[in-house]
Amino acid sequence: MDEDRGTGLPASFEVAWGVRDRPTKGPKRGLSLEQIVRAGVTVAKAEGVGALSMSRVAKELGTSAMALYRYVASKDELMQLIVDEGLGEAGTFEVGDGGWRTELERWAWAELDAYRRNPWILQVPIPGPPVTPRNIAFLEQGLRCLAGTPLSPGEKMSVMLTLTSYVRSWASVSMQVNEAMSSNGTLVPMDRYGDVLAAVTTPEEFPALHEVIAARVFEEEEELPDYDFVFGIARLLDGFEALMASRDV
Amino acid sequence: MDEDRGTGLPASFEVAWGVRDRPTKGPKRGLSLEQIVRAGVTVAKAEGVGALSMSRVAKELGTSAMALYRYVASKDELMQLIVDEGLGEAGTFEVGDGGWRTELERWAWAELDAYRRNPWILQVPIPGPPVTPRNIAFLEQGLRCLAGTPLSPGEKMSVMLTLTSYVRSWASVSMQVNEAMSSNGTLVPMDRYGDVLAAVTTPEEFPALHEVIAARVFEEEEELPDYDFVFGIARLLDGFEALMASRDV
DNA sequence: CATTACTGCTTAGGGCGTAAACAGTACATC
DNA sequence: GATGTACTGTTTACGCCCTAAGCAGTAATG
Repeated sequence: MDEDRGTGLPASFEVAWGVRDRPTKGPKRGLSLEQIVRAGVTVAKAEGVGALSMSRVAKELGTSAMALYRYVASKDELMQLIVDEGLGEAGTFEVGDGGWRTELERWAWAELDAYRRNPWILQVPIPGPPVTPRNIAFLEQGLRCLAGTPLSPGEKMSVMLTLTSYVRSWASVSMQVNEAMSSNGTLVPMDRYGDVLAAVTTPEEFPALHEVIAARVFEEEEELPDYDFVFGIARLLDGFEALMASRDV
Repeated sequence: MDEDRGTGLPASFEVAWGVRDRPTKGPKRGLSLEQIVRAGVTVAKAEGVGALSMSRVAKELGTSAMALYRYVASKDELMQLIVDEGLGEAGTFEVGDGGWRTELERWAWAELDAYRRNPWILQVPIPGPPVTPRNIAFLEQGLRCLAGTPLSPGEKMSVMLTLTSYVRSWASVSMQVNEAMSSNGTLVPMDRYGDVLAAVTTPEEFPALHEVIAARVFEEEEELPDYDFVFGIARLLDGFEALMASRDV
């Protein structure tokens, strides 16, 4: 279960990538990494990421918690794999031939869609640069959107970085707002948010805030409109476009 | 330690806001909420957010873990207050009179600066809309940047949302990259990242990715340049500007 | 058949958050 | 000043968590 010199990745990740042949000796395995990971996704979907524990996942499979450690070196490893599986669940994105701009926008939408289907993903902290299969496959697709453009490889990566992190953070914010509106699990339900802020601040010290409160912005019953998302994406794409224009005069 | 009908917030938050008078009865308190929160920040800075536990914070203050529960209802509450304190540490941002665009850019920089000084903040999950003092004070400053603009209150909030989430996500990404480059704590150090990806994918299936790998993009020794940050911010500001233009024809 | 590598399991240890019960303290009231 | 009362910090205890260690069973290898 430790690192394999070959790739530098944990063994479980190699299995997930399909690189690594099962040892031939001992008894047949009662489980598979994929089963375990999928069980984890099931638990996360049903009970939230907070309920994800080794014992909980094991219970889902009818085995003991320690059995999982024959497939995964630590809980953190398993978590990463679970997130990767959840991300991939949204269906595989395939680049079309609509030009980089429309394709890249589709790509951003695909990521948002994945978060919408599995919002719990957003609660799992990212430990570092992506190394899991679905994640990298998605990156590949994004890079392909930029194939015909005059950007340097480094610039392409910057574009990917900027775009995914925008999507992720927007998804995260909109998820929180939605939760606050359904008022389960949040400290302050959305329809009371304005009152709370008003109770704790003064119009003298917080004039700009009170202006917003007075306009009852927080009492609207709508979710964050997709328009805001598209708007931000479009602005970023504008920026990329300008960058390209400066490259291939 | 429960909710006070007055504000709808937990008692500890009310104390943090300065709204709530100490009960006059019992023995003098040996601690203060501020002390506790600051001790938490100290621990987080020194040993990371993972080391933050009730006992650890208590030890820092020379008391028992349970003593903290006289000031805070749960660990989650304390965490939020610790994050708020860490955010405020960056120094208070004050709006100047440089026009909304330059002021808003300064505002974004101030947030980034706060994350740079206390990167651990980025690892604490956000439980919902902000309700803590420094956070709201910072929001107030941001709203003031937009004071003279023709945006509606709702639009102003959207701008705030878009901008902060961009800053946060960019900070988060750049922090991860930096960590991966110093290669402590990360699964895959940055200078091996390209090799790892190459070992686990094929150029046939991942052509676009291999192009980036071949360009040795991941082996550069530089951190993400501030230029990329400014660039993204500028694009978003462009977008806001266009929105304003459409409002006050 | 004996060896060997691998399986899943049970047990146990240390850490966590926090509920409950307790002895001591300082103000409010008499 | 005595008493009651509300509040203090502490100790103890429970349940949950991750996971190291040791164990009996299994299937391929020699």
